[in-house]
Amino acid sequence: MSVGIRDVARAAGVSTATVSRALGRGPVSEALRQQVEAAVRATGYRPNLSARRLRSQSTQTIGLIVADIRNPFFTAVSRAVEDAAYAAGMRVILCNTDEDPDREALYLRLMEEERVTGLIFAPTRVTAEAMKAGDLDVPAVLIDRAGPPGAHDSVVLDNVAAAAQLAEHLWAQGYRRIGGLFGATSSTAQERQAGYEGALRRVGAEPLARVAAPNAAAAEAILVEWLAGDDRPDALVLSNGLMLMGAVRAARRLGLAAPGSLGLAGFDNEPWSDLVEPGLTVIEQPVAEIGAQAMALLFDRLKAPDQPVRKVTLSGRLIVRGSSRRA
Amino acid sequence: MSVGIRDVARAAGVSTATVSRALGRGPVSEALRQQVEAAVRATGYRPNLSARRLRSQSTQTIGLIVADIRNPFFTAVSRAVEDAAYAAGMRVILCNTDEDPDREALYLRLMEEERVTGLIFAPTRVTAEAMKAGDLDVPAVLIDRAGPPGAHDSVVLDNVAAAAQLAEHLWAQGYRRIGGLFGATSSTAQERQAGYEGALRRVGAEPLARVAAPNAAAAEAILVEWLAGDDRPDALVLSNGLMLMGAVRAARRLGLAAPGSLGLAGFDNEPWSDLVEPGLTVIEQPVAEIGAQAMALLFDRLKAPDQPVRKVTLSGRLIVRGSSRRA
DNA sequence: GCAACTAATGAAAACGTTTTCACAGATCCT
DNA sequence: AGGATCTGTGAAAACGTTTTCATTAGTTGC
Repeated sequence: MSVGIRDVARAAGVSTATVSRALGRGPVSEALRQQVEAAVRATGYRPNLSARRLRSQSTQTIGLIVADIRNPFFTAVSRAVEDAAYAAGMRVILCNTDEDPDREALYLRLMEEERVTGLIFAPTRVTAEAMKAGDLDVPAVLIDRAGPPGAHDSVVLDNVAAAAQLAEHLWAQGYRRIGGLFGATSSTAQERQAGYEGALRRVGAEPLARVAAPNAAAAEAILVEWLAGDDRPDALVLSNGLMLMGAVRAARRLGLAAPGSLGLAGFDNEPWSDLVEPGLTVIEQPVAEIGAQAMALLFDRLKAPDQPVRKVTLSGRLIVRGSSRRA
Repeated sequence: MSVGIRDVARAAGVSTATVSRALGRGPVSEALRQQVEAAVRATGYRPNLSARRLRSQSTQTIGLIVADIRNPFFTAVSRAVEDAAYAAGMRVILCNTDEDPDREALYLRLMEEERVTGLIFAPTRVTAEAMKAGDLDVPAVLIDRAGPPGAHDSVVLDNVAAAAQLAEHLWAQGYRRIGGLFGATSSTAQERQAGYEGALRRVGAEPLARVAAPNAAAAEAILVEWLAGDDRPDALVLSNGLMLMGAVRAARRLGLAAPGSLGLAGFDNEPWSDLVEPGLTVIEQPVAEIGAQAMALLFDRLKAPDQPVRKVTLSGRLIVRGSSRRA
């Protein structure tokens, strides 16, 4: 049927061991290496990776578990992870959990069965809080959302500082009733809320925070109601790119699109953030860097499994555009 | 070390064959099945998927090869593919080619080595044209871009009709010098160009088509030059979402943002398409349907390998917004 | 010149499953 | 009642590699 290493060995007049060594990095004489390579070409041999993985006990595969690849933040991070993985001769298996802890548990088990070499995981708050050191029997790096300190390597944004920066910026623009809408499922959203509240208290303002599912539709629904009420804020901090989009929609539905009528500032700079009039003021996350750093941490951990747990905190960059300007 | 099926067998007091059957779908008495399940729980056994794949000669893995997961079209399609795959107990390996034929060849070989059960592939024009029936030894479905008729199953948009619809719409709005900018690497872009040119000729207008790399930066650069010249068009058809974004940028840079000063119509409806003032007129592709149909074709092909090649053509839907309105 | 090492190679074991094969016992048909 | 057919089970082979182990030939050191 399919051509295997035995066929190559026969064609080259050597043993299977020699073929294996010639294709990998064993000690093989130059002459035989040539013969083997010729035989490989002649037979059209393709190594069977399942067999290789079984025997070598190394899958060269990394698992990537995120909430939803359609969230532009995860899209960008995953691309960076994949680039790093393929550059290192590894493959990536991607799973979407939709922020559902049950699916997280399911996929974690699947990753164990895959015997993945390493895992990159953006857990919900529920799952993250339950995670202990040595919990997973796979080396793991948490991204975007860290668990309890010391449990796992992680790479996160300085969410407190970033959210504070947004709130302070809106305050400096002259807004005085600055509301905030934050995601319900991630530790990241909690940290952003804390940063927002701290900044407002520091300037003597009252925080007005609400919580919603971290998607555009939920944010829009809540905000349409909130912004129509008497206690409506004159500016908003949004906890991620999807919720910021929901806020823009809500503002337009209520006729609050004019600059200054509702200040908006949020997270995630996207290719279209400057095209939405009058431009969205956002914290830009270093998405490529997050993915690359996660892979770097993972590789370090594989090399030195017992080194102390590391947490890499990256800073966001405030990009001021028209949505936070005051009339 | 790690617990294997032998350990489970010993704990349950049965043979490994019985454990395998109890976990799969072999004929096992209810009593033994219970014992095995208890033993699995007691030992914390996780089947080794590499071993399973090797022995069963079935990887339950599908390969997904696209240009760039950050292109929102591919993001959405890939999510649909993954949902269908995991629902069927399969895994997905994703590869980004960046429209590079060399990387396409590399990843195709990789997929063969993985012994993927099936392949979903969006090839560049170069690669697609070179593909023959029986070329790949893996069942494959081409998406977005089809190869030579009869070579492989495929699911594509009716690009000719969709592009014609855009051109006709702009004509009906009163635009008379309707330009077009199309991608250079995909058969899809060629078909869209043909549809655009056909529609214009039908109404007696002269097509003004140009070609560029299918990304926002390249489109913007070309258009800034084109729109500044004497022969500038008064409306544009753009060949995909990224190029449409480039067109919006170019128009703004040249002060052509006012409604009616430059009509714009393109492909790919995205969550923010209505937020970019005055709203982008686009052909919406049924992205989820494309992914789901591709998986359906693939499963059918796996069940009946010798059935005739099928091509599923889906229709786009014109969404008219402000960008194509005339002053 | 001979022991001791080194390098290259092949035979065979090993990786952890599923599947084949054989067999024992139960059930069925005339 | 006696073969034929089914059902559940275990022993062992098989999947296609890599790796261990032994062996040979070649080199070095004294």
